[in-house]
Amino acid sequence: MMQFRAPRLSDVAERAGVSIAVASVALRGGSRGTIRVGDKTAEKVRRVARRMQFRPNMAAQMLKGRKHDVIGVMIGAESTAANYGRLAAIEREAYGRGYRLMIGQFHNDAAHTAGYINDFLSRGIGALVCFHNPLMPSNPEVMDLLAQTRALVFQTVSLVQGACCVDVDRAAGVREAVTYLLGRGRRRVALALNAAPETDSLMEDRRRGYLAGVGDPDGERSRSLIWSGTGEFPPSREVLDGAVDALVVRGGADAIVASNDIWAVDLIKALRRRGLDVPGEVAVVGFDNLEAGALFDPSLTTIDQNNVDFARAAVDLLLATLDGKPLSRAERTRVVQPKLVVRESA
Amino acid sequence: MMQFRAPRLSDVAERAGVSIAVASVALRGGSRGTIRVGDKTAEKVRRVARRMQFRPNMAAQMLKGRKHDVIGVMIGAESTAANYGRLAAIEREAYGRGYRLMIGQFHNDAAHTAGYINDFLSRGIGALVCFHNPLMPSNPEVMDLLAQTRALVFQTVSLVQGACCVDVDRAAGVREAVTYLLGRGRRRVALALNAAPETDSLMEDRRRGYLAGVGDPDGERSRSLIWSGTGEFPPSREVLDGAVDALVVRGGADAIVASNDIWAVDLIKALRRRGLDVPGEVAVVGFDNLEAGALFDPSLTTIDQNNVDFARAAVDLLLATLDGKPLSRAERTRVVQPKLVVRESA
DNA sequence: CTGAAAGCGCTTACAG
DNA sequence: CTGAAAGCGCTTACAG
Repeated sequence: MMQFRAPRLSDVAERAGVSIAVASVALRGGSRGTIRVGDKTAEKVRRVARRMQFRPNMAAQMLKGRKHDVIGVMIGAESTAANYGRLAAIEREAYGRGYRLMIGQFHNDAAHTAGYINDFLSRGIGALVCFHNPLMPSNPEVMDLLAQTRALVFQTVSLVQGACCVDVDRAAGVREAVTYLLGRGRRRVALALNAAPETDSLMEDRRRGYLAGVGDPDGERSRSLIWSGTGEFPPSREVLDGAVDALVVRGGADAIVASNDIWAVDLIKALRRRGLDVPGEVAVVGFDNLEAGALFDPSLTTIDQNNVDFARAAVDLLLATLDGKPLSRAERTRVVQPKLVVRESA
Repeated sequence: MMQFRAPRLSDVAERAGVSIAVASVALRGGSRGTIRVGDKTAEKVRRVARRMQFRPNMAAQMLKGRKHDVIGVMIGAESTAANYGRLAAIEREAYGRGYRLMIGQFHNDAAHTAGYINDFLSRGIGALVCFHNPLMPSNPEVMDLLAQTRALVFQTVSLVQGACCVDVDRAAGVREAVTYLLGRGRRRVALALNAAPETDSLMEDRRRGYLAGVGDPDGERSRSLIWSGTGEFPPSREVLDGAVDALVVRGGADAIVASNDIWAVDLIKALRRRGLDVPGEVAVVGFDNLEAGALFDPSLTTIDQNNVDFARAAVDLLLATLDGKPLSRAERTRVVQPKLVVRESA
């Protein structure tokens, strides 16, 4: 905690008995411009720098045009553990490529959110990942600021013209779950959506994957096996009981794929209230693979969003854009394949 | 995504028809040094700056001695949702005080961890919060670097001479849980520790709170109601069954306070395996208040670590230290009061 | 290799 | 208020 003046490059140069220019070049290895530093000189400079605990002043390097190695991440202030899991994955990926993460939050107040993005831009942070809820109302000022970042990646859907986007193939995930359930001998696999697919594209993706899985492309046969709520989240007890009535009691389902893990867990409770055994009488599959999934009783079979691939794709897109690589419309979107995680509930 | 040259202060000054010095002062309000800017002039400069979307270059401001408004947070690479919840709380608190967060991770490799801290220091980030596992082996190089940060806050226990620390009053939390259980008519409240209190001070804290709660200061009467594991985490089925045998079957407990939520959930499963109803025959209380706590069946009564107060205390200490305020030994440690969250399991 | 110098974009005394 | 200048700590041409 001692207060001391940080050593400067000129201090190192002086002690090493070389010019500032040579010290600068020696510390970053190789040769720059017309300056070529011999091995023994370079080694000496580095030794002195180490002994003095020299750390280059990044503000000065920045001012001279050093490329910025910080990625900004904007996450919703109301974010749940699921988003932080994704954040951690991005940290790992960014770290591996020599990048740091600075986090910001979308606050309810657009002015505050704008303040954050302005702050990033002021720092010269040109790369931003937005954990932006696709259903969140978008403020024009915020959108304008986002459009000014050099590299921008959204999750699920891009909200800015020309920006990149990483999405999870929800349809494939649900399809995999359905196929798995049928392969395990379930005869009537149902789908519980927390909102109507007609108005919520994330739900429509699940419906599409479901219909592909049960081999009913036009959805004629599956009508009684697809239930959708009104978007209320988390669902009330009445809504859950209603879903169980519709799908299991009346629809005869012996398996349910839920919109997410919370729905899955709540459906399991509702099934038990009806005296139904999980997974004996009805299997349940979630979506998200929450960290707590393994702790539930029964532990949750679920679709993992594959944060590792998500992070890799997001950082790939960011760095490609920063490099100035021109990306086609198709290249700007990356789709990550989720993976079924089998536990006890199905 | 347009590539453009960011406007500089001199551009703003030129367009507004004032000197650079006046522009600089006008944008930051009031008057600095000998320069005093009139209201109408200041307003004009600000208007021009806004129209040009001027954003001061922070690297340049930094170089001129602007105080840094970034707090670094080091978290374990193996961090769970619990730590990220705390991180989010710190973000909120820091944001409210005009500070940003940059996150780094402790990696297994000490060299990598050192790289991160060096990076923070190089950026001039003098404030660091360390989510450092108190049982994690401490590398001398890492410790040395940590000691060089101007303001340093650890969780649970400080690992650096003179650094600050925010701790949660585990004893008070457990005591509150015990008191609550006794007040609800439980007669034999037990304590399940995942490691021996003799070797793990975090467990000893719980034991102390427990003994205070049951009014058995020297622990004579409670011997059969305290069980401790060998530190294995998460616990195996055999270990859990053993704990239930010891505390409930042989010890006659009708309530158990667990070391954390995961243990609590696993104990509930073990109790059920023995045919015991929770909370009917045995009540169970956790510790941590995991986000998923409300989803378990029965939902978990638990001790919340109070991240809001934790974050406030951590940022308080950081900013006080940055201000150069001399803190006494006592002032350097802040203890946060946890809160019992009552749900169904007890 | 050296040494002296320019310049990144600001802030801040300084003389008018 | 203005205008010119110094300087934060670097990097990088430039002339030897």
